[in-house]
Amino acid sequence: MPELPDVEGFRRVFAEHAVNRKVTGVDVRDSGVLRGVTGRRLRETLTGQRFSEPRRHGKWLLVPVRGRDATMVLHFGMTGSLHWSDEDPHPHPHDRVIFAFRDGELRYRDQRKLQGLRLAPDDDALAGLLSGTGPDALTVTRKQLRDLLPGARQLKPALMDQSVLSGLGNLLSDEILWRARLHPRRKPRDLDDAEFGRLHKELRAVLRAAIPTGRVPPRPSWLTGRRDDPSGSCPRCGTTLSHGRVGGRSTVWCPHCQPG
DNA sequence: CGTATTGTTATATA
DNA sequence: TTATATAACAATAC
Repeated sequence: MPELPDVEGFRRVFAEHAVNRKVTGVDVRDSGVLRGVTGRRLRETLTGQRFSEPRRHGKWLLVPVRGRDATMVLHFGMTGSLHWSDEDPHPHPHDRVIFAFRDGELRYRDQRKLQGLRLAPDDDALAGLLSGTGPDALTVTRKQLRDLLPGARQLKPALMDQSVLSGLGNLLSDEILWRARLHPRRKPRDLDDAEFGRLHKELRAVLRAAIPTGRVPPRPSWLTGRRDDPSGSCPRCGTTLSHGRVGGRSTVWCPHCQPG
């Protein structure tokens, strides 16, 4: 699930509850989510310290450790999430790492463990971790977008390529292309100015609309609200939606609004 | 048993 | 060399 709006939601959870408060303990319940860091080192780096304001780049959540050079780096894969609890003493079975504070705890939850939690010891290491990622999708300009998209490739896989643009996943990409009326297999180099304008405009509009809810909202007026129905129809024109695979991912589009 | 899954990466194939 | 496809990762759900 986690795409840019979801991670933005997790950033808010972190900022609201866990920033500037002393970490009283780190409970690694499943070390399978630790990437390049041991539970011991994570505990030693964090315990007794405080987190600074978290930042987000694409689907990465970056949380500096105050008073140290280190930054904790979280990625949520397909099934990760972040939860604050100040009442429920029972962790969820998929809570893999729990950060304890005096008045509650922050739980890194992830069913599938496809990604996980890293610790960049300094800013150089942090830059290295993010060196392969393109600009954040939320702030990319229209000109940047046009310059970045590799011309020969299919539009949807190009949008989802994190080294091109950081933050878009499968659902967001389909939603954006549907609203921009562009077929997912179009070649970026074939788009005219008006089409590029629509792509950029709808990219921003979908992100801005999705961020307050912290997810791609499955509203009936959105493509995302209809994609799970095999016989679902286009919210705009009523045509039966097409289902297929593009770039190896399940893809939904309207054959009328998004002609090939 | 089989199928599928919102992310990423390595490897294979054309 | 380039673009695309596939498998793998892990843990489910149908």
